[in-house]
This record gives sequence, C-alpha cells and structure tokens, in this order.
Amino acid sequence: MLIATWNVNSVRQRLEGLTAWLKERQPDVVCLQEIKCMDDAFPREPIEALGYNVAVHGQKTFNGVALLSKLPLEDVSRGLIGDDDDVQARFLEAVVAGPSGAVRVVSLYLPNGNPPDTEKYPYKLKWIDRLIAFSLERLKLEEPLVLAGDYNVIPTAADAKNPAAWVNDALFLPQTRARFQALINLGLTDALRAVSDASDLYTFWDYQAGAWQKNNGIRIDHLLVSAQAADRLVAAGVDKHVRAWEKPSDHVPAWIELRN
DNA sequence: ATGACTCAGGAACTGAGA
Repeated sequence: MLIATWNVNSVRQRLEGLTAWLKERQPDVVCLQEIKCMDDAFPREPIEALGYNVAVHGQKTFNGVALLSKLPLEDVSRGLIGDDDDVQARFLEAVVAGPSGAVRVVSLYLPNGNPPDTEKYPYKLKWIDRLIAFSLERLKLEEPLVLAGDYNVIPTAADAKNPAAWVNDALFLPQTRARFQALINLGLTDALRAVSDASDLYTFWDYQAGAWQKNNGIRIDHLLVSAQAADRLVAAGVDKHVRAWEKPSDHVPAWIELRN
C-alpha cells in the first residue's frame, strides 16, 4: 500500500500537476494540504475519474486538507481534538481497509507559526501538544497509523540546506523541535529518515530567490508511523522531480510503501 | 546589498505562506 502526502498550495491551481502525478505514482492513499478552498469547490470529478474516493475538510482561502483513497474511506473525522474554538481546517482522519487490515491515516497541516513573537507561535506549539494528545489515544489501539502532512518542522540541521538561515524561524526554533521530538518519542517513526540518511532529502523549496535552482530546500513534510506500520515499511521517498514541472507547488510529494 | 514568488479575494491591493 503506497501512502503519500503533498502540500499542493491550492488544489485548483495544481489540478493538472496533481492528476499527472497520480497517474505516474499510482498511490493508494494521498494526504493533501493547503487545498485553499471550500468543500464544494474541491475538484472531485477529475480525481474520482482516476479511481479515488475523496474526503475533504475545506476552508475558504486558507488551509484545507483532503484524503484520496482507491479503497473506501471509513470513519472520516474532521478537526483535531483539544480546542473546540479552533476553526482552521488542518486535520482529517480516516480508516482505509487495506488487504491486510485497517490502516488509520491522518492528513495534517501543522501551523507555520511565524512570526514567532506573535500569537501564531503559541498556537503552533499548542497544536503540536494537541497532536501529541491525539496520538497518545490512537497509539493505544496498537494498529497501523500514519500521520502524514506538512508539519512545518525542520527536525534537525541535516534537514536544511542552510540551517543557519532558520535558527530564529518558527520551523526550527528549539521549542518547535523539542515538541516534534516529544511526538516522535511516543513511539512513532519518521519513515523517510528510517530509510535514508541523505542530507538533501528536501520536500520544500521557496518560490523566491532561486531556492529551487540552488537546491536551497528544507524537509518539513513528514510521514510518522506507528510500530505496526513501521514493521511493514518497505520503501519511502520524495518525488523531487515534480518541483521542476510547470506551475509547481513549493512542496513536493513524499510517500511510503507498506507491505500488504 | 537588496530583492527576488505564488496564491485567494476581488478588482488595487493585502495577507499569508515558510
């Protein structure tokens, strides 16, 4: 079972690239972030035509996440526990009945948090704490769990071309990395790092300043998996070439393959 | 050295992104 995540930076702007990539990569499950539209504006038809079931948690203008799956999406749940007043669409959970049993998948878009001296940063940190609380509950189920998405966290200096440029940034501040590590410490595996220690395993290149041409990237899109999923991990990768396509997102897809 | 781009909303620009 191939499970992928991709921050598309507007699903409507990216529809051509998204469908081309779906045909090429043939993922079974896809977690999308930053779809930037309401549910009824999501381009369901061209994606369903490729054999996918679609679940959407949209929002006007900002954020928005979705799940695509060739197998049915069951127990779909929108929003992250821990703050009933949070209206930002950043979290979508569902269960996919795979050939070897259920796999629980979450598409998440963790807050950016910049600038750190505003209310945006404590919102980010609290959001990670809420994700930890959620994960604690789900890990009790002892089932394959995949938390995939744009975490807006650079876990280590090896995950940035130029780490010095990020030291005061919400993506790389010590508190950010410590909380991300606390999430991992619950017993999750960073699937990309489990299969590769490459120093340029980036998933994001800024549109500005020729970042792509200089390979000035960062790794901020992650697939964290429970032990029951990690035991079935056979491959993981980043589809870097997609960044060179026409009208690219600033993020590229990352994916894992689980043994059936 | 500085700025350098792309998106939604809505009709010239702002805010957000990372």
